[in-house]
Amino acid sequence: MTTSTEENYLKAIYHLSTGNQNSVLTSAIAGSLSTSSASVTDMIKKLSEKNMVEYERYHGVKITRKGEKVALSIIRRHRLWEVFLMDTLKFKWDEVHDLAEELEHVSSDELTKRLDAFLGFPKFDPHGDPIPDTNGKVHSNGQVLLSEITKKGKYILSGVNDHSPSFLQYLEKKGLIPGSIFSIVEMDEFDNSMQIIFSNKKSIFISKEVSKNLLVRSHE
Amino acid sequence: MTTSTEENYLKAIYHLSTGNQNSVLTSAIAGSLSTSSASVTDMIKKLSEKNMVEYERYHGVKITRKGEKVALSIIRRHRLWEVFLMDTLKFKWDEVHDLAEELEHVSSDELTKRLDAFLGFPKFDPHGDPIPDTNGKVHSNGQVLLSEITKKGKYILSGVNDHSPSFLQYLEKKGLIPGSIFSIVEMDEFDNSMQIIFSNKKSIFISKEVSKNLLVRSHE
DNA sequence: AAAATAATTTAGACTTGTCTAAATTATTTT
DNA sequence: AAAATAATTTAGACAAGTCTAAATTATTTT
Repeated sequence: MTTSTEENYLKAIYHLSTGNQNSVLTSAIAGSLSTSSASVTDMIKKLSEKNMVEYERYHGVKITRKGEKVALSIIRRHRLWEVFLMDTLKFKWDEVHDLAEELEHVSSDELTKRLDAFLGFPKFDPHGDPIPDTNGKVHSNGQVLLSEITKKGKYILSGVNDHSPSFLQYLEKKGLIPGSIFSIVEMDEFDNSMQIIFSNKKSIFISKEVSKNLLVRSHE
Repeated sequence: MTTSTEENYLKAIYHLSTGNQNSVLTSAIAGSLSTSSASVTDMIKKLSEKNMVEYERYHGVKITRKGEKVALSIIRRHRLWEVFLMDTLKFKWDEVHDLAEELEHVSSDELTKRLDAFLGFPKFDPHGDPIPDTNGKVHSNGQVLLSEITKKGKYILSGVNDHSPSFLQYLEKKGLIPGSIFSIVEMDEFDNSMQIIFSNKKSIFISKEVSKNLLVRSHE
């Protein structure tokens, strides 16, 4: 039905869509998938014929409900496999993404269903991201990018947007793991960096580059 | 390094090699993979360049030690996933083959290693076939094709050569599952069929078509 | 041992997904 | 609002893996 490549394009378009409801630009998809714009244009035409995206030449694409459902089912599989790899096989949180990237394309709804049951119907993956349900519903848990926050206060780290091992290893070294609770001490207007403090009084600086990849929820 | 397609060819060649140490013919590979002989010739050239097989035009191929190692590592993964699917996710024995066929190509030795440990280092898959170890050694357990047996006596079903759901369902209906113990009552010289009897006195007929797909070990 | 048949390989083409370079369309600058 | 720049698409090509039809080599029959 859909090839692995198509699935990867749909995932990328879906991720680039959330937040901004504008069209997703060819160059953004190319950047996200480390491929050329020409290749993206070709694939978009194909996805458009399958009614997975709405395409207007020179003006990017919008994912359709049909395409979104495919993307969400792949994301569901991806996150369930991540839970399996960490909880069951004891991988570290920076090792699971790449493996899940392969496992997510094994096409069997029955497998996904049984994996879900075996894992105890988890609602979040090891990075704190919500696992879409069978119907493609994401139980949004009020998470916001840390970079978008304007009010000082107490927050909990609920997810990340960059799943690369290097970023995750950096976070872990700084003491930031899913569930970490911290307060914002200071926000710098100039470079958008911020200083946060953990309950153990340890305090760290966070640059804009980092905070725009951290998802948080208000705590208390 | 090796593509999924190459891996499937190597698996097929390996399986066709065991038993007869002659060359494997193009048409046999084509039959086994449901593809054309022309495609097989093309792929064989490629595998030959990678030193995975020794190829002599018009005379078939022999798998090299290098190619065999790849095949065995894929077979190892396949059988470990089958154990996982049956033991952990409670799939039935006729449902696991096709899924394992996809999962086996997820390329991570670390994943295989951890899966093996999680499953408790199983030595046989749910169909009774031995799981090759990390070094590509198969712990041959003295299993022989039932069709090759000439002595009456007591045997245990240790594996199957046809993993299709229809064949497995047929066996199950007849009462033949891995570990089944039975005695050969009679062997017909004419059509090579045989009659076997279980410990519960139930007796069934087995045609040559079936017995050449059953692996057994002598019992007691 | 030549003729007939069967198996294998080659030739040429198709599909999917990719690329670079050139052409086209949008956007920004002045 | 025309010129410069940036983004996107088209054109043409390539690699992997596949196919059918034709040509070649082996094997079997008589």
